[in-house]
Amino acid sequence: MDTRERLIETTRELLWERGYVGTSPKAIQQRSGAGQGSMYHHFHGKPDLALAAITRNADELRERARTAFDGPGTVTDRVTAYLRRERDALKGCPVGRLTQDPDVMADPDLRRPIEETFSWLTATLAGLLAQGRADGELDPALDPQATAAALVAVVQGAYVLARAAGTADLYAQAVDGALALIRPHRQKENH
Amino acid sequence: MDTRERLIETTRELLWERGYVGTSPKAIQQRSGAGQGSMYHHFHGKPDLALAAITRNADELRERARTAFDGPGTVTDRVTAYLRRERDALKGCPVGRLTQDPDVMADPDLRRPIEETFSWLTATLAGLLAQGRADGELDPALDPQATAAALVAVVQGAYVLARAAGTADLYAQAVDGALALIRPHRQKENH
DNA sequence: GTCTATATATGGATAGAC
DNA sequence: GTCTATCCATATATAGAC
Repeated sequence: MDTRERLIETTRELLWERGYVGTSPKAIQQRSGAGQGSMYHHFHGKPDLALAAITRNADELRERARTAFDGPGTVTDRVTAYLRRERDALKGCPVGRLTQDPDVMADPDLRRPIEETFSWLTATLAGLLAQGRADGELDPALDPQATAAALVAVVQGAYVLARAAGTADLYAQAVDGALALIRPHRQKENH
Repeated sequence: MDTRERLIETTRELLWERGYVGTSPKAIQQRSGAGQGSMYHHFHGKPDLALAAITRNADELRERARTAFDGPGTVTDRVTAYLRRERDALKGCPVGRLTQDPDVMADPDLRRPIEETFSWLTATLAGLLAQGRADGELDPALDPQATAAALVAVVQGAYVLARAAGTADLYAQAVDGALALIRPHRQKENH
């Protein structure tokens, strides 16, 4: 891996662990093993490097979500796969955590990938839920857009609960609680 | 309001807006109008002052949640009141946002109020849901603890969606999506 | 209690040699 | 492409006068 690549990967990690405000150029240089001069040769400065790292984090999140959404099984199966996907619950979401970062939100360039990620995510999930409803698998009264927003929110919030409690169990609990609510309620159906 | 009080209130605001890592003693002094010497007279340093501010944020959150939970109406009404309570969705949760702050999570004293707030919140909400289930108002199959975790997570995640999108509408959408899922499904009941 | 002076380290970057 | 030197502002205090 060349220096430029190492700088991006290191910045991805540090943004995930400490956010943008909490990540200094010096910390990036030390962890990546790149010198001061190298960093400023490859990137114009902290925002420029951060943009590369954020974009990559966003792309990867999208790719992994797509894998779950396009997986096998019913709509419920695929939504379940997405919510239960292997996650490092205590580390939080590398994209979602940046919404708390004042300097990221204040910079339109840095902010754009975050905004696009969540709008793509809810829209895609809404499409999937609409399909499940059309197939008769899900409650006909279910609002795909609002439910998708609720499910994406549950994932983001589940990270918060897990971090607050210091255990990944809370992530699983919140997600399972949500899944139980959308799963077909067999005991209530008329048969 | 005396100087000490102004320091705490100003720190509350800044922690909410910029987090712990993003808040400097100098910024606190300038916004509160207190001098360097005053701040270090009243508090031992940034962590000490932050602890006072975080504790107060946590106490206030708890108080407001209690008001909604103890309000009038059915369990569903009270949960709805809690989720829809007047909130500045774009500012986020003053307590939840601190879970993203590495220096807060690394300090057991600063972290404790966050942890206690969320454990109290989910436990209290779980109690309320259990009561609704016992009263026959909610689905008997509903798991109070997991559902409570899911609902608290929805609130935290709804802030993330709202901030990512730049509009409070997303908060309302996520919360409404969740409420629709727990509300009694009349069209499915056998009458 | 509040003010000013002072101190060390870090943040974030530029300049120019190699 | 990488390294070292240098730069100014800020972060986070402590000391001591008033």
